Amino acid sequence: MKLVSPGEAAANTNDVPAEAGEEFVRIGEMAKKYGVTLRTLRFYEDKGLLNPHRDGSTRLYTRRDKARLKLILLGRKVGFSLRDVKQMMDLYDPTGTNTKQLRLALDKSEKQLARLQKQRALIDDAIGELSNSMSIVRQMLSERTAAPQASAAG
Amino acid sequence: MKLVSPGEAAANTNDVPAEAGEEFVRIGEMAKKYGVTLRTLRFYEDKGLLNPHRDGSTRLYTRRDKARLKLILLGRKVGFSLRDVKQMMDLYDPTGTNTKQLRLALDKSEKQLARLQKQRALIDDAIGELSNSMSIVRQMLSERTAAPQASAAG
DNA sequence: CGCACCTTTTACGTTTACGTCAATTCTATA
DNA sequence: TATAGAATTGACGTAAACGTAAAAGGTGCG
Repeated sequence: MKLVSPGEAAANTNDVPAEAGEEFVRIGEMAKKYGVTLRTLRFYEDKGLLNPHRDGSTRLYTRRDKARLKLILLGRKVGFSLRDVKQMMDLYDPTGTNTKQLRLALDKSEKQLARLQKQRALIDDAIGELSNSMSIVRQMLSERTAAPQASAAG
Repeated sequence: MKLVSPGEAAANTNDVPAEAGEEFVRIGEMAKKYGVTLRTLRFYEDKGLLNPHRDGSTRLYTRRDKARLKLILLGRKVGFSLRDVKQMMDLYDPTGTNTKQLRLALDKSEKQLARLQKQRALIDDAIGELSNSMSIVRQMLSERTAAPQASAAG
């Protein structure tokens, strides 16, 4: 039941990376390499963001998958949803100029940048309010620990 | 079935605020006044953050509830979870100095402030990366719209 | 041969703060 | 009295990105 497709049955035996230029890596190595969990890789695949080859039922990731994963992680870092990332990646066409893809990416990026700036403003606001409240609380605490010592027993 | 508690049966007939110093407001007015939904007020009550009086089954909010709601909204604004807000409010004792409450609030606030600052750093980082990517994409787009005009028609 | 280790699929659980019906009741007013 | 406008208590739904079993298959090694 090995179902290895004739053209790409080149996977090594099993475990340790044999030599430098590995063609395929399995999910464990892939996960370690990019600091994600197995679940995450399978999840991304389930969402159509990754499409590793298979050796039977075992996933085999290539350079292409690594490049895609890097993009996913970058997208996540800048706050895109996986859905957005997928939309952008789905427009990729290796045979064209990808103008549409780039335009979409730029459009989404501008909106995301605006969101990030708004978020930053909210956070700054929150920091201000919180600092403010904290100084008030500190004031109240210092008033409570300074005076009442006279009445009660030490 | 009016079950109005003898000491506090002072609610007006029903709708429009009669005079200036209203004692009780119903949920609709309360919601409007603070820009929240009815669902939110009921939810907060369900979570033990609010405790309005009742006229039969109708909730009646007093000055005390308004003060509590203000605190909740402030807490939410600075990023506390409702659970945190509740923990802090639960320590309030109108007969004491509330030192424990203030200390807890200060402690939680310091941690929250740290979280906010970390978030801000992450956002700044994201903004940087995103701006970076955007300029690259713009560059790619300008390259695609400048040269290829020679080969194709129109 | 058996064990440890890697991998697979399936599928429910988690988190937070409500949204969104649905069915019902109450009330004041025209 | 009919109706429109509040209000009530359920109770399921939502979003996002995975976490966490569970049960089972494959395999190189000592």
